[in-house]
Amino acid sequence: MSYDETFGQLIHGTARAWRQKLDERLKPMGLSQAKWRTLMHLSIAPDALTQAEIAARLGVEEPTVVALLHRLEQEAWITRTNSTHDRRCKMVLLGRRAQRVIVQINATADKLRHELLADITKSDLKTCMKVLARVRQRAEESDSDQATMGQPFSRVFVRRNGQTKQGHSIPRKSANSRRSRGLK
Amino acid sequence: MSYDETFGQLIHGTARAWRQKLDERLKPMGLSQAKWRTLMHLSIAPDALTQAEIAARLGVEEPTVVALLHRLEQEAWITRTNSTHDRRCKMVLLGRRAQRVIVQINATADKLRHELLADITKSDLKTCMKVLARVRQRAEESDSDQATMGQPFSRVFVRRNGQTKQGHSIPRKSANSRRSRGLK
DNA sequence: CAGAATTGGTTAGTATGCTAACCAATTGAT
DNA sequence: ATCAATTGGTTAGCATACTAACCAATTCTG
Repeated sequence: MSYDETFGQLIHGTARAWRQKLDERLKPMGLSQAKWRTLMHLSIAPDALTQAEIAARLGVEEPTVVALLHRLEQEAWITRTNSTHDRRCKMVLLGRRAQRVIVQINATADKLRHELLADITKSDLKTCMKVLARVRQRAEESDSDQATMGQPFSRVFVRRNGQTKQGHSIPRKSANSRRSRGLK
Repeated sequence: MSYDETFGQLIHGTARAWRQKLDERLKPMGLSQAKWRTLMHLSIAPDALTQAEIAARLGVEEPTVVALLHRLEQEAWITRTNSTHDRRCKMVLLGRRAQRVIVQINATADKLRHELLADITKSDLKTCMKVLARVRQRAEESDSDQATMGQPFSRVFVRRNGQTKQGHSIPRKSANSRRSRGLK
């Protein structure tokens, strides 16, 4: 009851409540938060994405994306085709079904966000986001990196150098995604 | 990020990063965040708890607790005994193993919290927690409660009539009461 | 008190996340 | 050019969460 809730518990509880609420709203459309986020990233991207790129943008591991895309493909939200340029890659594209409803879907998420943040002041919101971003950054640092304070390693950001001889944007290798493989 | 990250994404990312970090630290002790939280609530409580109470304190559903306690019991962290007063209930107690290390475990979580919040000012932290609590509260409200301004109840599928088009005699009672259980 | 409703707990099935281990293709170093 | 390392993707297995459906015990109601 009135034991004081830690920041960690509070973050988790809030995140879960948010997700639950969004899932509830998206359910009639046959979607969930994870699926919606994936479709949203695909709709934002100028080109088709590879699965590794999707994983980086969603901030999850590749095996998670495999399962997620599998479900999305089964439900005809997306299509996966082998890249002709790099036979390891699969290019992921929004299916027609998704293209038709993507706007509605985003509107639903936007509406929820506005509702949940309705009576939060701009200033408080800004402070809160600043804190969250800082905490996240801290939490994503590898413990052993404490020594290497000199090199800030940028998060998932894509530095868009661009071109490959092939058509598609070069997979940027997500800083953290392979971190697990090599180190740790 | 190039596209601007929404509050929802930020909360989720932060919560996930936090959980991952804690799990990483607790792993050598054979624990995870979910397990640690359960043990912590048990250690705080003056008496043994029932599974329903645990679910309420953790903020998760009962089936989740069933599985969680099952794993905790298998690993000898807790014991479950039938209550003599109410034969439906099972009282959950910390095992000796847990009692011995509970302090260490909490210390680990505390240390992580302090690390992650190290350079956040008291004031910012307070604001952030206030916002999170507010958002959580909003997200946990039932949609229909305030959307439908007129009648304070009458959720979707209430009886409305007696007949069901699918010849099955539906055991309406359990389904409905169950549902209303979840929606507070 | 008898029947209805509620409550504690379980099981089954699904979604979403993880790590570890692996294959196949590409890149890089020598 | 070749062999090692890296990278994209997959599978297997687990953890943690959910809902739906159910049983058994208790409580509420008429």
